[in-house]
Amino acid sequence: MKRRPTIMDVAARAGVSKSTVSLVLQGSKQVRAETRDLVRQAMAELGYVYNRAAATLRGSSVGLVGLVINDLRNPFFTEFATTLQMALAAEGYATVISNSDEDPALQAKLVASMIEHGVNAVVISPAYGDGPATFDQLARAGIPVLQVLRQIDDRLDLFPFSSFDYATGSAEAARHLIAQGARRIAFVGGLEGRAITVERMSGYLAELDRAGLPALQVQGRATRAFGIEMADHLLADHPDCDAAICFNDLVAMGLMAGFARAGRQPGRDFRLVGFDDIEECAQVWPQLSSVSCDIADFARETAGTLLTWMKEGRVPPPERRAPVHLVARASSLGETE
Amino acid sequence: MKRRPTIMDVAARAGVSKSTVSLVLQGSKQVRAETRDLVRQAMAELGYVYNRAAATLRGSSVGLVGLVINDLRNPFFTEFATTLQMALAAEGYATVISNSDEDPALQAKLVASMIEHGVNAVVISPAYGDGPATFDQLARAGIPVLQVLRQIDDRLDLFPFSSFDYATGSAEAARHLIAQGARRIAFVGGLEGRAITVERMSGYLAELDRAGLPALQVQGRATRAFGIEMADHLLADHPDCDAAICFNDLVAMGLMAGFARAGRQPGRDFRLVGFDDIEECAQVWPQLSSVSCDIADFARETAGTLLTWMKEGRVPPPERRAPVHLVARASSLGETE
DNA sequence: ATTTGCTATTGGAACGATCCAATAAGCATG
DNA sequence: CATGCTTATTGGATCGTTCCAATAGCAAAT
Repeated sequence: MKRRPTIMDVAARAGVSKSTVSLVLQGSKQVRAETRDLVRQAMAELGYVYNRAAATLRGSSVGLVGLVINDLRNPFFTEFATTLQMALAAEGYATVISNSDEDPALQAKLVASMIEHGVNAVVISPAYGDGPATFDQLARAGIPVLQVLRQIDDRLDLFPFSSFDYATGSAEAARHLIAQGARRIAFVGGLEGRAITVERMSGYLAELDRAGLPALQVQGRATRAFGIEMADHLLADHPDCDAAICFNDLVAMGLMAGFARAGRQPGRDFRLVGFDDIEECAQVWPQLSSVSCDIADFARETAGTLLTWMKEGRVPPPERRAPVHLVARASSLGETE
Repeated sequence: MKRRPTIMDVAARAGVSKSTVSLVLQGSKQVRAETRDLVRQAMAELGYVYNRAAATLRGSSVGLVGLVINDLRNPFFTEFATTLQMALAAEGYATVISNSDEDPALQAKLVASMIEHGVNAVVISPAYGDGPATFDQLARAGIPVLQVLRQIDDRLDLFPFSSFDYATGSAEAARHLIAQGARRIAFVGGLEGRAITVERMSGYLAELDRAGLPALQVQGRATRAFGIEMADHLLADHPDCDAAICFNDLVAMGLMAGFARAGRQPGRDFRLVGFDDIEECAQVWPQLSSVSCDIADFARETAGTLLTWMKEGRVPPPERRAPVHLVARASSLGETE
């Protein structure tokens, strides 16, 4: 059980100096090809592994990006996280994925740990009710920070925000439902007072207003369980309700399950549109209509933005909105087959 | 834009030596309380952040655990990852979650990157068809490595394996279906020849054999999409098939959607049992019966095992099987309400 | 033959913590 | 008042890289 070999050991074995080994490590084309191969071979023979801690200490980049997600169990975020990780890996950056589980205190700890580890940048979809702890730390760290999918901190110059154009999406959904003949359309889910709820609802409210239809809002957590509960609530208290736009697909799936239990089938008896268009939408029956946010594409763009910021120092614009579009499927169309 | 303060700066400000600051950092109770507070205050005033790279270089632990998951999009694994991360965070370890996406080459890269970053241990649910690259690296690194949920490498002394007692679970499921009156029971999903497929199928095969019933296996990927396909296949080619055990819940959900599309309802016309018991099982309609693998509990146990290995050097037994149990719900019971 | 201009290589000084051995301070004891 | 003992504090060496300035080797130009 001996210690790991260092560049000194490699240098000794290859019969060169440690500086040369270092140059080989960073792929400098200043070293002669045969010297390079000699060094490479020595490394292989010794089973050399690069010590990033030492390199970092001396001042070079860690090659680490921190990703903090408020709810990694939500497939929408999982997709975002995994896609971002792959896009960054392709450029040689490792991504530390972590889940704050909607807990601001845990989130602050995670961020502190990331900063200690010297991450080069952070991408964060923040938990609510944060207080400034998390973002103040990030500001002090002086590294690129991208705020995605949720805007919690207002300092958009420090923490540029990017998300989807939800308002337009919900307007499109509302117009679609009206065109399908729905007259009493509910908006289900999304916690009250939160920016994203307001956004996702605003297009719906505007379109209903324009069509002279009454709005019906039921706010709450963005989970399947809430959707199931609300199905009972709508059936009991709003029997005339003939359509719904849900805050996200999970709520919509819950609503669908709740309706099915009562023998009502979306598409036939009721028109339903979700939000996010997760993969599952096309894999349930009836298939769920949804406002599609191409999250994989969004993740790749986020990676690109971050890379140019890190490498070229080009700060992205303070706010960006990716377009969304409605994918109409059986759950909101007249026919179920 | 000045550089981060170091312990030297803190020491100067507090009027002590850097050694004292270092002692305060590691919470040594050897320093006088007032000195400690003085140092703490200086840190706060300067906005000092601990430089882990420097500490690591000198030889102390990085406080990092690497987690490599073959398919992080699968909610079963997501739950495992997030729970493990929280359990380790409670003990002061940061967890690097990463997704190999079932790609052995990417997996080897991720592991290499983790080792470079000096992780103290690795937990891995390996991709298939690995070749030895990944595990050879891990063996050389000489750190604790736990192989979970999938056994790919045979060196169980180096990479202790822990998983669930799937065989018993599928036997229980098969007995349950037989007791419910099913006579033509299929096993759907799971890629051919893989250890986990063999295991999850073995209990089913044994019970059917014991009951003198014919087996019917349809192997394939463990996805919703495959489940949907197989619904059509079963309906067309095996109309007498009256029940199924699925390789996992995703396949079962797909099967359910496929059956629903054809107007057949699990519970009423068909008996269905999934595997894993993900949260969603209780949130679809009809609710899905499933062999419950308490993955959160498993994750916490894994964290515990790993911590004692890292801190006390106690190597866990080469193989461990966590118990599973059938949760019977509407999809496999006579009544759907 | 000397100078110039390259390219390829090298020693040494950082980087910011930890940890050991040494020292200083305080205090009771003989 | 010297001695030992404990407790609190400190300087210096060290970890494995990177990077700078210096140097060696060598061909072309003067």
